[in-house]
Amino acid sequence: MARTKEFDPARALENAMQLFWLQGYEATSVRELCEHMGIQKGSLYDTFGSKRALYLAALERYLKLNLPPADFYDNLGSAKSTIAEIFAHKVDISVADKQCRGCFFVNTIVELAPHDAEFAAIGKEGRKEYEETFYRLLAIGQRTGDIRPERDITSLANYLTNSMFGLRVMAKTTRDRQVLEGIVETTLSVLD
Amino acid sequence: MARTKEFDPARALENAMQLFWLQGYEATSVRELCEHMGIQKGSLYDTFGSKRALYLAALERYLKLNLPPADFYDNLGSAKSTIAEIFAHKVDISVADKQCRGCFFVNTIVELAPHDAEFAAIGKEGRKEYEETFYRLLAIGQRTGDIRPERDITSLANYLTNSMFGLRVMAKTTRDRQVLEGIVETTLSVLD
DNA sequence: CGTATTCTTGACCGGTCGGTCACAATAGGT
DNA sequence: ACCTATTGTGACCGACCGGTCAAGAATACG
Repeated sequence: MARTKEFDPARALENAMQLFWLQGYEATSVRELCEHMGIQKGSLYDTFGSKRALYLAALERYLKLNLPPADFYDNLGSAKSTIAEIFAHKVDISVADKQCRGCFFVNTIVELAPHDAEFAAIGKEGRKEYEETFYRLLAIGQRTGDIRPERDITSLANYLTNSMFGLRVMAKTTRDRQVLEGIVETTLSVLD
Repeated sequence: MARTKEFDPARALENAMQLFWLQGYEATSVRELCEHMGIQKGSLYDTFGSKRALYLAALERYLKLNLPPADFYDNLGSAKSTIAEIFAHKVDISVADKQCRGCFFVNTIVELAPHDAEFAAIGKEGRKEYEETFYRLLAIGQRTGDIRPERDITSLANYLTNSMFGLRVMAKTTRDRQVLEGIVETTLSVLD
């Protein structure tokens, strides 16, 4: 056979994601990426194909890490408290992020969707997944009596997704925990 | 004296704004801008100074056109219905925008704030203005009995700003009026 | 140990970037 | 008509863009 790779592709992808997340697609050059990833151009193009493909791989990785895993809906407490935890977690992440990078997925939608059909499709798809997550939780809530049965949970799921998106933009202008927690508290009061 | 300008700078700025709005800062080249504005590079740099300065001018123009005018708070109906109108108007704009460009201000925050201090400051400032608009309306609402007096209107103003931001991201993934109106309806139910 | 195969390196590619500038064109003042 | 101040034009600048590739270095197998 032949030589083994000297770098860990997973770690390199992680580093690429971090830089894309901070700077966006267009503002990040391949040379900067190489520096951040600790590899040379040849290796980058050999392993990931192109700048665009690398970005797509980084985004896929981000979504994999941030969307709920398969066993998410087992063993949860009340639906309402689970939703509250999801939001509280996002607040924690936002406050901890000193660079105010927000959400890589939302950033992608905003920067690329309007003039790039493929990213527009990914945006639609991702939003649907967020909504489905909330929808399933709300459905469980209605089954267990957590959420009142007459509520339109499709509409509620859209509403929660909307608030989540807003929160991730908000996080780009403030890291004030009180502000963010206040928003979440008001948002969730709708579920009562 | 001397020659008069052959182009209307205001119209040129409008055209520049439209293109920046659609494509973002980094993805838009000076050559594209010249084409869209109907002028040459020399004129662009003479009149606006630089690509960056042109973007800032376009953003300022956008904010001037989209923030409420000075007499906004006179002669309004109930505070609650005014807030509802603001959101309804944004829904109309979102549905009408076939290119799903969203909000130029939100786009700027998301693309540029994390790695550019000046735009980060503009983002903070703009958010404050949005919040103040809602705060004043809510204060009027409390005075006229429209909003219950025990409500924390600072928190409510943050909440409404958050929903507004979310809505403008949402608009990049869907132009479905029912979805957007459902979100707004749920959002505003908090005010009851 | 030799060799086939893969990986790394960095020079290099054409093209485009944001920005400049000399010069031609056009206007008002006299 | 002439001068002068300003605008419009597009060739041009160095730098950088995303991407390629030939040659050298390193490995696993026979």
